[in-house]
Amino acid sequence: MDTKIHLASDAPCHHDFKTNCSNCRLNTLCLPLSLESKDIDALDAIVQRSKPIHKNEYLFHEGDVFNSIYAVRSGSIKAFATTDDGREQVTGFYFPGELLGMDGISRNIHASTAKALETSAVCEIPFDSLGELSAKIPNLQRHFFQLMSREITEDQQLITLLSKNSADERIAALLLSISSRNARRQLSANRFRLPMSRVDIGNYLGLTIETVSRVIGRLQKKSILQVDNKEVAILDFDALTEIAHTKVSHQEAS
Amino acid sequence: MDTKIHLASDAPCHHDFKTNCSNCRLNTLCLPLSLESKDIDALDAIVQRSKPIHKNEYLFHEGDVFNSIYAVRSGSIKAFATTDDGREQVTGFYFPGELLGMDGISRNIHASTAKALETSAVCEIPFDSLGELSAKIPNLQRHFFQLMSREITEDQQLITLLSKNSADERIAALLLSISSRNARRQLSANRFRLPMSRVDIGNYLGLTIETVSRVIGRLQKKSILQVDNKEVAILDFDALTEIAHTKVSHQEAS
DNA sequence: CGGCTCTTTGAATCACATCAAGGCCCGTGG
DNA sequence: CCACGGGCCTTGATGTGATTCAAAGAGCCG
Repeated sequence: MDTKIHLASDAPCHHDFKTNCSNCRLNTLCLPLSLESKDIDALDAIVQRSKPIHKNEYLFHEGDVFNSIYAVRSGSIKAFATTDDGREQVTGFYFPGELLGMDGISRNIHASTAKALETSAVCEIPFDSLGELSAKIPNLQRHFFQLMSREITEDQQLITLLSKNSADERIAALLLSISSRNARRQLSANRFRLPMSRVDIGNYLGLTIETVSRVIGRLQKKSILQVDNKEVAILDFDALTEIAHTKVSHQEAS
Repeated sequence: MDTKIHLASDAPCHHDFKTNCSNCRLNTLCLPLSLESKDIDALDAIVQRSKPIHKNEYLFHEGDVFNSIYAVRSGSIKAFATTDDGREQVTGFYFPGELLGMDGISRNIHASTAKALETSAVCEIPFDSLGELSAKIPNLQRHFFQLMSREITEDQQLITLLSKNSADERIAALLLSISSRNARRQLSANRFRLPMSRVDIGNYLGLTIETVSRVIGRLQKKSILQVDNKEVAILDFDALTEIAHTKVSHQEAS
């Protein structure tokens, strides 16, 4: 989409303008990292960059045959499972540089549905090819194990949050998590736009939308936040951290 | 233990009676499975079988340097994280044939503590060696990816349980989970002993011990369960399944 | 403008937590 | 053998944070 200008050139060099793993500015967040350039090229060769998906479009559905995992390049994705009575349990929000779909590996069937919260670009990484490549590139294998393990520790942090923390603490922890993930991408840690609705927040944190709304209202009244619909400004970072006394340490891949 | 009779033989073949991966009766539950015998031997060579650990002893602590994952051979283990205010969040109970410790891979530091609920035997599997071996044996790599993925889906089921289900539903789901894991090991699905205390159950399900106790009492009054301290008999399996309407499908590795 | 969906706010209710007491089991020691 | 103490579990009375129900405001689009 943002490469259309170059089509004027008649040389067969439109390839130069394509995104690839080595020029991707997220490549230290996503899979590569500490790979030699020939290894990055090998990885690049298996990664498929499809056209952007629009808000409310699906990347995969629960029950679909599992073939690939996905890396978010831009935008944001929510993953959720549907309970038998039709309610959504959001299992994660995924931002650029983050990987999703690893819950499909165990049964070769996706265990959750992934839906775009806004127009987003993703890299599709066929899992079989990734496995083969991992066997040849020890660093890649290790890194992928680490990414799966990170998903596990993050799920366990969410378990603790749901099990032990009040509504205020849960909301504070989520805001801080989004903030720190923004910072990791060199974006503002204090001002950002929430891509998800209040319903999604509720379905992630195990709260109703009314409670979400009330907590946010409360935090505004205390001048900790300033919220205008989806736009959030964190006015008092320390106070927010204090409320979310739960440590939301954001581990980096080694 | 059940091989002692054979010691009468005077041939220098006491090795034959040592536990190893190929004669382990759990080997379809744990790592191997569909490996050729030379591959099982290679795996066997890196697995360390230490002496049994006793009730309340630790396998590893949160914060310890991560070196190995562990497979339970007998007994049972609980894994938990400690919140900053000192409370325990139990993240899982592990029975024979199940693997734990994978949350330590991402940062090379254990993210949880593992403690024996009763006298237990475990296999220690050094992770570096497992990685190297995985690179050589595609089936092993795939199987290990699947095991990690299973941990993710199970954590996500717990997230849903905590977020969406009542105390009664949570307890019913846990009992059914233990029941089906017993069945997988050819044990009774209807009568078993809970190795964990009410406190542990509460810390796993996000409930207080009083609530756990009340729910169990209620289920007894309805003649769905018969409970004598830690001994549980499921009298009405269908009713229990009905209460835990959450599907606790127990996926098997393909 | 009207008709959506999403969000906010208030009042009533409920499920679970908290507080408090008592029971049971088991080991230890007189 | 019984008495005592300490875990662990159960049961009841009371409190409370979050849900539920209800209604109205705010943003968005045809």
